[in-house]
Amino acid sequence: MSSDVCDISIIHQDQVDRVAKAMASGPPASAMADFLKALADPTRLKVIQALHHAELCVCDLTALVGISVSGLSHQLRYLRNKNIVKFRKEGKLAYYSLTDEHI
Amino acid sequence: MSSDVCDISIIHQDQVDRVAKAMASGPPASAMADFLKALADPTRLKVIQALHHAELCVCDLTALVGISVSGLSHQLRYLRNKNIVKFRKEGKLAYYSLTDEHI
DNA sequence: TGTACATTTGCACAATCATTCAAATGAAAA
DNA sequence: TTTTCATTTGAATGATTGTGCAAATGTACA
Repeated sequence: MSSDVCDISIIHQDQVDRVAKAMASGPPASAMADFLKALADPTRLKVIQALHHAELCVCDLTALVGISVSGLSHQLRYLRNKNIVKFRKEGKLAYYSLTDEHI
Repeated sequence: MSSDVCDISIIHQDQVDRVAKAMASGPPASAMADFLKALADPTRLKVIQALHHAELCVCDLTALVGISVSGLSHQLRYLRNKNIVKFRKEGKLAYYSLTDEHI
């Protein structure tokens, strides 16, 4: 009722095979986890929630999120690189909004 | 067109107030982020995906996730503490399953 | 031109975290 | 009882990360 693979004994080979096949057919867990990581932080989540309600400049976001301006800017770059938010520049101000509204 | 609060100048007071109110009515971002953190890791996400298909013992999960037994056990405890998975003991084996199937 | 201001960036640091190794626990089989 | 095996736990570690400070960038206004 068990076989050896790489020093670990698989107790229920049939189930493992079935589940492994099912998992392989879906999207890779690493990519999903990477995306979820963008949401799994209070600051970034607040930014996303706020932008869900309105297009906002960095200064406004600072007040809503409760963090230093530079700290926020770092997180905005992070979200930009993941294509979760986009921004538009108007004079001295940068207005941020969600790339995809349904999140 | 601006006022000072804690050394940060709020450019669009009206928008900030409106969004702040909207955000306050929803669930706290910190709690949501904390829950999302449980999913934002390849190992834990694989565990959850696997358990979505079947109830599995630690040994089986090890084969599916590709991690050491003790490493997996640590993550299982993490998920247990967050009430995302539950387990049932049968002899020497521990069978894990999802607490709430719809994730 | 120079000043003022919003935003970004580089650096540094403290804290968190995912992982492994070795030892401990607990339960069945010999 | 002793042995075997699945699982858990504790300690240690390397890596990642969220944040603030200070300096740089860029734009508008005097």
